Amino acid sequence: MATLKQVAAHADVSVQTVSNALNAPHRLRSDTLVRVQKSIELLRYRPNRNARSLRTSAVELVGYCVPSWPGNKPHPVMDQFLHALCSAAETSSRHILLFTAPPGVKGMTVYDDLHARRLVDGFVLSQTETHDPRHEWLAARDIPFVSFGRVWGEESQPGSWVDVDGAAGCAAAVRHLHETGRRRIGLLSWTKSSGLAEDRLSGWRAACKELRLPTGGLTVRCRQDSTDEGARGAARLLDADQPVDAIVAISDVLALGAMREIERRGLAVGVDVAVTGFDDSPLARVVVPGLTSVSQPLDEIAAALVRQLCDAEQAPRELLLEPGLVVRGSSLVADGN
Amino acid sequence: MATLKQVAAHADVSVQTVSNALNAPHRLRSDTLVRVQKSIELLRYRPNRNARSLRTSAVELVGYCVPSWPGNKPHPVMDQFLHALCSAAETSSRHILLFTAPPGVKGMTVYDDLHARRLVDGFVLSQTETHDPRHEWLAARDIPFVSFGRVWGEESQPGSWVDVDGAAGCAAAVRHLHETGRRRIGLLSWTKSSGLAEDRLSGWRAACKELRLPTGGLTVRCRQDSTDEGARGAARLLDADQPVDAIVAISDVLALGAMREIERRGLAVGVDVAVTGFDDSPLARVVVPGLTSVSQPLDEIAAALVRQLCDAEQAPRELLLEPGLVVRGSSLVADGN
DNA sequence: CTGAAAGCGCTTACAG
DNA sequence: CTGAAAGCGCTTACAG
Repeated sequence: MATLKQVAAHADVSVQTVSNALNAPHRLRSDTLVRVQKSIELLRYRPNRNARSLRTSAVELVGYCVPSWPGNKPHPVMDQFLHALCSAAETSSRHILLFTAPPGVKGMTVYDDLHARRLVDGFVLSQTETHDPRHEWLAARDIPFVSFGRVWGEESQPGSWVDVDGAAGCAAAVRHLHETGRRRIGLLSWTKSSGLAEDRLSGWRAACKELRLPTGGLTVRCRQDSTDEGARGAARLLDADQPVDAIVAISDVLALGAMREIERRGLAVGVDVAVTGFDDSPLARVVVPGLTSVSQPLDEIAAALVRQLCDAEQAPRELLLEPGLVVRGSSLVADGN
Repeated sequence: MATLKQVAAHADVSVQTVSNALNAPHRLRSDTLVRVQKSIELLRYRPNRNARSLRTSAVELVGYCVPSWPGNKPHPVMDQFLHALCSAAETSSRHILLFTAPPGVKGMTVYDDLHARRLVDGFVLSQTETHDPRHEWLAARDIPFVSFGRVWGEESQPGSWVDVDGAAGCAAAVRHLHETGRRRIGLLSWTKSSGLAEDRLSGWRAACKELRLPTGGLTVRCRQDSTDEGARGAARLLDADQPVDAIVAISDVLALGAMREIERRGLAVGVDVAVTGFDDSPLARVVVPGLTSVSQPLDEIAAALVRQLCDAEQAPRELLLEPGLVVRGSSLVADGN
């Protein structure tokens, strides 16, 4: 493996001129530059990143804790986000370093260690939870980080974040359902009061009010994010005195449960009762009929996060992105119009 | 951030004694060791990994190319594998560095660059394809790597590999179906002759022969790995003069298509016709009835790969692991027995 | 525009 | 058992 010294000897210049040829080419006379570049090419020289990092104390590596859901449940859009994050990092000549850590404050020693030993320059946080303690912990220690998702605290959140406007997403779902003829739209949410759930619920409520649709008694809170719970919740909405003709679920998994319950009753999803989900996970594409779902702009999110982390001055400290709505068979036009 | 020098000064020893306290504690007199450890603790010292790597020329980072399927299709078990790989690496005090690369030989400059610049010590390859060119390319350049999956060449494969016995997996599925009363078991495979597909098919055929079950005309080759193709393939198996009473699919996606087609015909999956898949992806758990599926021991695979890469001498160069079979509602006992 | 010097923070033989 | 020296391969001021 060629070193700077060898290239310098070959091109008959000093090592530092070779270094300049790489990092500040404008400083060289053009003929020198060409000569050095030829030597670099010939010797297939590639700068040793460790030496560089030791000198500059920047490793150009971003730590990312690989999500692990309780009960081994997969993150709905993990691979898509990871791919987006990886690509975004590479456009800033960074790479992603993966690690595992226990949830909550307990895991912070891992973050600290990774940073202190200079394995990473900073972190991208995801799976942000309501009152997530990681943000404050990192900010207090001046460890660089950015967050996908908000902590939903009362005060302003430490550090930069990017998030998707969940309220807008659910509002879009409601508007779409209204346009396709639905008039009684239930909401399937989670029980534990999470900022995420409340955000999405608020969008549903606001859109219903705006369209003069009913909201009273149309909210069901599921105990967990499972198809069984989704089915149970849907059953309650369908058993009401005035049954719903559409269900907005705040996750794809709840939506799938709702679809199952609708079918179990001999009703047709998308015809008798429409359903929408959230996340546009792989599941949404694979079921029949396909599940209409709010989709997060993951590429945009990843790019914004990397920008916040790497060009902190240039990027907005807080960024709320509009989600899209992917319409599939689960929300056809009502009454065959 | 404390350095070795500062710790040395604090403990009143030389830097190299501190280094030894960390890397070869047995060389120190116990009272010196204790004193040094106290200083380390007090100054919250953590060795700078870049300096260490520069000196030892080992970065303890393993490169892994994040899978990207054509058409943005998610890898069925990507998050599970990645989590397993990350954990396995950490038990050997390594970490995973993620990167993207074009498929085939075209992407090899990325691998080469990553290795030459010493961002990684070596690679874990997955998504191994039939006649995958990467293995030979890396071996020819003495770049360390291990492979999840075989290249299915005629000659012995360059480098170490770990794989799952697909034939055994499909054979297990056949045996399970036979035990639950199925007697005419079709196979849903892929069209393009891939080693993977042929391997799984061979297991199905062998088990059928062993159990004196028919195999003639019971193989359908789908053009791609999609539910639509799976449904079409299943239709052919169900339309035959002697229809099948069970379908072994070599992927979960094909199996899902088969389930859909069976239901479309008013038949009950798991009762009238049983179905099994391959991979035990998240999809298998979420559909109704649940999909019986061959499951790969991802933790074991990941651990074996890391062992091969990091303790090449200790680990077997080639390792074929037995998959499991997760039985769910799609393969209930036939005829309500 | 180019080069000699110092130094980033470690580890590795080697003396003592 | 402990320490003085050299060096891993770069970059960063600073002279010339």
